[in-house]
Amino acid sequence: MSESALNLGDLEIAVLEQLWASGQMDARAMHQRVCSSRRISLSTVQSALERLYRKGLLVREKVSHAYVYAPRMARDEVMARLVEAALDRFDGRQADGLLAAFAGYAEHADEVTLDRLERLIAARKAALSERDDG
Amino acid sequence: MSESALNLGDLEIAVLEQLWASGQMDARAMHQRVCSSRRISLSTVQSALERLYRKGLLVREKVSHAYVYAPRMARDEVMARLVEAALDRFDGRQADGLLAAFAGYAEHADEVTLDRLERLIAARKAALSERDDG
DNA sequence: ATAAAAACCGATTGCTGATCGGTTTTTTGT
DNA sequence: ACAAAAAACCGATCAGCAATCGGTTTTTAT
Repeated sequence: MSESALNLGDLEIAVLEQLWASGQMDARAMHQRVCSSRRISLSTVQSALERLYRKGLLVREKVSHAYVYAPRMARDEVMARLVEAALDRFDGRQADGLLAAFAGYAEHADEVTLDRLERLIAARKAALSERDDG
Repeated sequence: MSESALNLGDLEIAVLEQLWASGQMDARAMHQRVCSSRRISLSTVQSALERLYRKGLLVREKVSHAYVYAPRMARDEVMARLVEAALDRFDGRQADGLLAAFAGYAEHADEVTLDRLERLIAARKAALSERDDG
């Protein structure tokens, strides 16, 4: 097994979004941010932060008495891991699924995105042929 | 909410894989296939099939007395939906996440996959410019 | 020392997938 | 037509996990 069985709840994602937007925060500050949209106690926010910490998605540092939490990885990387986790439960390699996902998405992709993707592919191809030659 | 909150358990995926491999099957046949790797009763398999049916992932037809189940969509499409479901819980559009997933994946992709991807992009670009011209 | 703030702990709730056995319905073979 | 077999159907349990909270302990700052 690839063991990467990542899963996130709604509150966890909301909390992550706040951290990605602001860099770092303690539980109290986080509570301020999220309690407008969710009627939630401080404890609940603490639990969510703790869960994310245990999942390896946050780092924390004790500043005076309170933990200050910060994202351990970029938003994009978490998204990528989520995709990976969703896909690697299937037999075989995940190329097909990822391709299919992109195919569906590509129907709405703009040119900038397509260009970025093309560059990504070109880079990979270059890396491949370089290894073949070397 | 995009409402597309698709989620699948392990048995459900195993069952789907069998159906994608064989096209169609009734509960008894499915039980035969999966009970080698999983020590499971017929009822359990029936439940999984029923759940997948209610989730809209299978179609079924009563052949004599038994339901014969078949996939409602291709393996790739289910994978694509899973990716979509994983990503659309985040703020904003999902371009970044999908691109990031590709970036990670592309590092291990072979040339065939890259070629397919390139064709996908070319097709999309063609569609775009055609619309611009028209 | 004392009060406030935070961590920490444990408990509850709700949802969902996996699992099963028993009951009812339907089919089929004689 | 009837009995046996097969399947659907029903409801129940269990486990894991996110969300939720209040109470207790620990730590800090005045």
